[in-house]
Amino acid sequence: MAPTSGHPAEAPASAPPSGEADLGLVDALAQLSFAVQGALTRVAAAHDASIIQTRLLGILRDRHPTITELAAFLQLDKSSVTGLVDRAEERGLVRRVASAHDRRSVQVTITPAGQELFDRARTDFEAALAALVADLTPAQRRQLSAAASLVAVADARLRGIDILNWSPAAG
Amino acid sequence: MAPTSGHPAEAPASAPPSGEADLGLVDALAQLSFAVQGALTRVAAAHDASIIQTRLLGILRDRHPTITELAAFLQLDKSSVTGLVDRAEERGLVRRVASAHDRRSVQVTITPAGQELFDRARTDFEAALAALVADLTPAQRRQLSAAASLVAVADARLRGIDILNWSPAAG
DNA sequence: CTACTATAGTTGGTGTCGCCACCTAATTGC
DNA sequence: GCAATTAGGTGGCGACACCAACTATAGTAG
Repeated sequence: MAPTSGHPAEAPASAPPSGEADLGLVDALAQLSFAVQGALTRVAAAHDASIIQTRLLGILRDRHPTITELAAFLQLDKSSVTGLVDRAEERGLVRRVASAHDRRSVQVTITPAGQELFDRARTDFEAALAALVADLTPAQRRQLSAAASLVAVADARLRGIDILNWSPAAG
Repeated sequence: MAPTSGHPAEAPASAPPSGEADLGLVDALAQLSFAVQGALTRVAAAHDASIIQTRLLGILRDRHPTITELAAFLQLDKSSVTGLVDRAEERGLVRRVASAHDRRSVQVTITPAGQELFDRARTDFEAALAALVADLTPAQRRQLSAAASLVAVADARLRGIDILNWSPAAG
């Protein structure tokens, strides 16, 4: 179930006799995140990639951040990003470009092959997540999307990043 | 951003001029899942555990599934669960109990130490996730919880598991 | 009762991912 | 200039995940 129990007890104050059962915010969010991550993992694997690799490609689609910027955004150690980019570069998905202003720095860019992989995978991501929310009403889907967006934007902001207008390398 | 782009373009048909911006369902869900997983990872790490270890403990809180059942629920290979349980057992968090009916089979149970670790961690999970959704209105939180629950329950059902009444070992 | 088949779990090998501690090269700040 | 900082990479480690193969039970056919 979760890093949280998963059973209905203890969290929700009111337990509907049947039908709509709410797991409580903590379990619901945890379970949802596992479900989404599972879907993303499966889809990525079907394209011979990992979830973190495709995430990297998605970031690079319209940005060319440095290793440090990537580490900040992904919440990873710089050395983890080095390895991540190493493996992606070996597969020809991304490239390291020397920075013009700072000779220590590197800008990571996506290659056409990386673009293609990401585009193919994204189609399947859409299908997989659409299947996940198939039981929701259109209104619920809109609410979910809106709420999730708010949370994501706020979370990114906490880490000092404006998710909606993110151009670390451009700035 | 995501295994999805993360920029506002291309997905949402209508882009609000400012304020509330929706990332689109795919990006929103993906970003949300990363945010939640990140929070869970940090909290678990603060308790010297991993997200998957605490998830295991949460499952075992009121169940005593076999390795195969755990593998089905966690969507992992059986051998992955063997390793997971091995490490947890070495730390005294869980125990393997021989099954009464099937001498091949093992039932995994949580120890008092595992219980305590989970309970301590759960308090922090709640705080971390509460912080994540702090920007939402109470109504939005209720909607998010309800929608996430629906998705989680439906997803579990797809894998043949009733998340709300799960007793694999009992059945 | 004996084979054949299927199932439960483990083992061994491999690869990815994440961390930390440490290192070099370049850049900044006095 | 020269110390302190910063960008990135190395090396070593452990946790996780997979697969293929194996052991031991269990079930099923004859």
